[in-house]
Amino acid sequence: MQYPLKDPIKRWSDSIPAPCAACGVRDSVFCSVLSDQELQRLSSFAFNVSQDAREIIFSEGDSADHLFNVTEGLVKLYKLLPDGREQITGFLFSGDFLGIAMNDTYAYSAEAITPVRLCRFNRKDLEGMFQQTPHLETRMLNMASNELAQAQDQILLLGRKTAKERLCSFLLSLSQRSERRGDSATVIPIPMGREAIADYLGLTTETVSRTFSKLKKENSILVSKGGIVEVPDLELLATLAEDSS
Amino acid sequence: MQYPLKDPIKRWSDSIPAPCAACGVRDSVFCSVLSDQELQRLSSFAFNVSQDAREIIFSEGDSADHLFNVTEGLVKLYKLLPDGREQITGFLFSGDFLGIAMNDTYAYSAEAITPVRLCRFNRKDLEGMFQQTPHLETRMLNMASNELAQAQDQILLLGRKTAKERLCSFLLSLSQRSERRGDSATVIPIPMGREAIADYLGLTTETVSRTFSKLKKENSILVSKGGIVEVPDLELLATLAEDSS
DNA sequence: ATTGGAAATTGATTTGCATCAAGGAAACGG
DNA sequence: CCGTTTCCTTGATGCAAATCAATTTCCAAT
Repeated sequence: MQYPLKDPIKRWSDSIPAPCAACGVRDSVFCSVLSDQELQRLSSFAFNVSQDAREIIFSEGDSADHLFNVTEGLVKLYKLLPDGREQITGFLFSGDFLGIAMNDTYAYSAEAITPVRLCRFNRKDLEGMFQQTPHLETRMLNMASNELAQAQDQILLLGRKTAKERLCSFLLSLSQRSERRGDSATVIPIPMGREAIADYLGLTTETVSRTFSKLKKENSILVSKGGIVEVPDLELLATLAEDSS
Repeated sequence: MQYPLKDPIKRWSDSIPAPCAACGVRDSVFCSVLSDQELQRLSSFAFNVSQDAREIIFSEGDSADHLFNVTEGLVKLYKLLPDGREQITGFLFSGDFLGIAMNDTYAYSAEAITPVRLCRFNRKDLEGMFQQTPHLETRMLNMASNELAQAQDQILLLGRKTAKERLCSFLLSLSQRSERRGDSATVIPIPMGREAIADYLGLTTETVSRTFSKLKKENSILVSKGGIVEVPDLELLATLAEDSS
C-alpha cells in the first residue's frame, strides 16, 4: 500500500527553520494558545522535517530530545514485545502533538505510515519556554489529561470489548475526528491499512477484515473505493460500540 | 473478603481540615515539591475524608469538582460497559494522587477497595494555586506523563499479552511499587482479590486463579497465607512478563 | 473451636478469535 | 495496458481463555 502526498513535494532534505506564522496547523491544539509574539519565539527553535512512509521518527527508549507537531500525514505510535508482537497505542493526524508521554526516554516508538511533515522542537528549549509562558504548560497539562482519558477508553476497549465492538468504537472515533476537522461525520476515509487497525485494536488482520464484512452484510456500514466508509446510522454504530448484542 | 484498617479508627464522620504538615504522605509525589509555606496554603483548602470498603468516591461522568490524595487504603479506578462488564484502569495506594485524567467530568469511577482515607482538594482552589506555584503545575504535568506511560504499558498488556504474561507483569509492577516504598521487592502482599485482578488484566477470576496455580507449580512464585506472594527470581518473572514461552 | 458465607480453586465444556492456507482485488512500475 | 506486488478477503482448523459447575479453603463472627 502506497500513500503518496497530495502535493508530492521534494522531501525536505534536512531540517529547515519553521515559520510558525505561515504554518498550516498553527491553530492546532498545541500552538493555538500562543500569541503572535510567542509564536515567533517558538519559531526560533522549531524546524520542519519530513519523512517517507515507513520511516521511524524515534524508537522506544531513545533519549527524548525532541517533541513534534505533525503538520501533514499519518503517524503510528507503537510498542513491541521481544518476539515481535506489536501494539499500536495511537494514530496521529496533522495538527496532533507528538511527545507527551515520556520522561528521559520515549515510552513508545513512532513511525510514519504515510509520508509526513513534522515540526520539531528541541525539548529543552520548549521546557525553557514554559517558564515565561505558563499558559503553554497549562495547555500541555490539558492535552495530557485528554490523552489519558483516551488511553483509558482504549484500555476498556482492549480489556473488555468484542471484536465487533472494537471496530465500531474505532470507526466512531474516526468519525468524531473527521467531524472535529470540519469534515463529514458519516463519510469517513480510513487512511491506515487493515494490519495497522488490527495492531491498534488488539486483533489480527483476518478478524478485522471479517468484522468489516459482517458490518457490511448487516448494512451497518457501506464501503466504497479508496477505503472510504459510510455510516448511515451513527447512533446504531455507537450502540454497537458498547453492546455487540 | 474484609479489609480492616490496621488501626481501626472511627471513620471521620465528615470532612475535616487537613494539617498537611503532619500528613503521613506529605512526601508523596504530589506534595513533595511544596515548601512548608506552600504546604500551608494547600492545607487551607484540603480536607480529610474517609470511606468504607466498597464505597464509591465518585462516578464516571460526575462533575469533576475535587481532586484527592490517597492517604491510606486501596482504591480502584474503573469503567463500566452498559451490560455490566468492568475494566479496572488502575489501583491507587496511599501516597497516590487521584484525579489527573479528567476534564469537566471524571473519565472513570473510583471506589474504595479497603477502607480509605483521602485528602480532598477543591479543584478550582488547586488550579488557582497553580498560578502562584508553577512548579506544582510542572509536577502535575510530570505525573500525567508518567500515568500516560503506564497506561500505554497496560494497552500493550491488554492488546498483546497472554494470561501468564499479564499476571507476571502485574506481579512485577506490584514488586516495583513495593520496592519504591522501601519494602521488599521479592515478598509482595497482594491487597486486592482475584476478581479485581481479573478486571484489571482483562481476564476472568478463574483464569487468574489457574494462572496463579501454574506459576506456583513451576516454582516461579510461592504463595503463603494472607495472600502474600514470594518471588524467588525477579529476573525470571520479568522474562515471563514479556515472553510466555 | 464451630460455623456460615464469601472467595478461591479446580474440572468439564464451549466459543471467539488466532492461525494456517488459498484465492481475489487493488495499486504501482514499467 | 499489463504484469508484479501488496493488501484484502474468505475458508478450514486449532487453541487459549470464557463459561458453566462443583467443591474446597479461608476468614470473621459467634
